Amino acid sequence: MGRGKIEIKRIENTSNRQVTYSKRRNGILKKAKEITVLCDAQVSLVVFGSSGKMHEFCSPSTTLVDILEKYHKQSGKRLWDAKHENLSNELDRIKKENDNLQIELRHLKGEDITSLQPRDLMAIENALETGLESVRYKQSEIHRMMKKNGKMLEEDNKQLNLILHQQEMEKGSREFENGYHRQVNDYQPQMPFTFRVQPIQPNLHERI
Amino acid sequence: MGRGKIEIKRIENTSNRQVTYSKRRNGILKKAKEITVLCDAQVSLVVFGSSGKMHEFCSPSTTLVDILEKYHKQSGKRLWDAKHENLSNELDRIKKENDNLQIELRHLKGEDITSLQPRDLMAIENALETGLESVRYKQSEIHRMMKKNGKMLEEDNKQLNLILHQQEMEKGSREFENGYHRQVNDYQPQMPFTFRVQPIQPNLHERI
DNA sequence: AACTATTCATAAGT
DNA sequence: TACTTATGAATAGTT
Repeated sequence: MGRGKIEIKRIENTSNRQVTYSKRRNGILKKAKEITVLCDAQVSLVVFGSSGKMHEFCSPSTTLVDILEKYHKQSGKRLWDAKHENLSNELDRIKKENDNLQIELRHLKGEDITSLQPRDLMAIENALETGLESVRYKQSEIHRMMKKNGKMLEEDNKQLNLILHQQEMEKGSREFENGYHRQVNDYQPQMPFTFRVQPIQPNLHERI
Repeated sequence: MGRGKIEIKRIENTSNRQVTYSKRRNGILKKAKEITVLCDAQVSLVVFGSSGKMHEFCSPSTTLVDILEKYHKQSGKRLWDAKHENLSNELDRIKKENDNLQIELRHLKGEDITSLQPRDLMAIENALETGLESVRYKQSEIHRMMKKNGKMLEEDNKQLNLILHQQEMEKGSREFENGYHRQVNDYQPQMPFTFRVQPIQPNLHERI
C-alpha cells in the first residue's frame, strides 16, 4: 500500500523509518480502537519506537492491569513475580487464620454453638472457667492493691499534715530562732495529686 | 475497505462480529509484526475476543515483562505494583485485625491481663459469664435431648420385647387356642434401658 | 473458507 | 513536518 510495494525488513534510512513508524503506529492504534468498538474486544497495545517514546492503547472500561490479569490467568505465565504470589498466599493463609480466630472467639462468647459436640462444649466451658477464674483473681488483686494504696494515702496525708504544721510553727518562731531547719526532702509521697486530701485547716494546729 | 463502508460501531450480528474480529485481529497482529521489523519498534499486543480467547504479540527479543517495565518507567503508572501495594495493604490490615483478635482471645482465656484496667476486666468478666451461661445451657439442652432419646429407645425396646413375647405365646398356643390376642399398645414401660430384663425365655409361658 | 469489489493505509513524492 | 496521491493491503459482504 503506497506508491510501491515494500519488503518487510528493517528500513535503513533513519528518517524514512521514523516517518513510517509514526504512520504505521497511528494505523495500528486506529485499528486497535476499531476492533474494540466493532467486535467487543479487549485490547492492550503498547508501542515503543526506536526513539524510546511510548504510545499505548487500552480498550475503554478496562485497564492494562485488568488485561494483564486475564493474560496471567490464560497463559499461566507469571507476569507478577514470586513476591506477588507469596503475598497472595500469605494473605490467604492469614485470612483463614482470621476466620478460625473469629469462630473461636464467637464460641467463647457463646455464639454459634448450636452445632457443636458435647466434647467441644466441654472444652469451651473449661476455657471459660479458667478465664473467669483468672480475671476474677486479677480483679481481687487490684481490689486489694487499691485498698492498700488507700491506706498508704492516709498515712501520706498524715505525714504531709505534720510537715505543714511544722512549717507553720517554724514561720511563727523564725524571728527569734534562726538556725533551725527541719529535714523535709527525704519524704517521698506515693499518691497522685488528685487523691490528696484538702489542705490542712488552720484550726487543726491547736491539736498538736 | 471492503464491499461497503462500515460505521465504526458494535456489529450486532454475532457471526458477522466474530468473522470481522478474526479478520481484523489477524490484520492487527500482522501490522504489529511489520512495524517491529520495519521500524525497530517494541510492541506488546494482547487481544481478548468476546469469546474470551486470547491472542498476543510481543516483539521478538523482548518479553511482555520487559515492555511492562518500560511502560512503568515511562508512564509512572504502576501496573502490577498497584496490585502489589493493594495486596500489601490488605495484608497489613488483616494482620492487625488478626492481632486484635488474638489479644481479645487471650484476654478471654485470662492471659495477658496484668495490664488491664478494672473497667476492661469487668467487660471481660461479663463476656465470660455470658458465654459460660450460653454454653452450659446448650450442654443441658443436649443432656435433656439425650435423656429423652434414651427413654424413647427404652420404650421401643420394651415394646419389642412384649411383641416378641406375644409371638412366642401365640406360637405356643396356636394349636388349641386361635382367637385370643393380648392387648399390647397400652403397656408403658418405666425402667431405663440398663435395667431391662433378658429376652423372654420360652419357659416363662407357663406363668400366664 | 475463498472470492472480490471496495475502502483504507501508506510509501514516496512534494 | 505536513500534505498529496498513486498504489497495494485489508477487509465487508457474498458465495
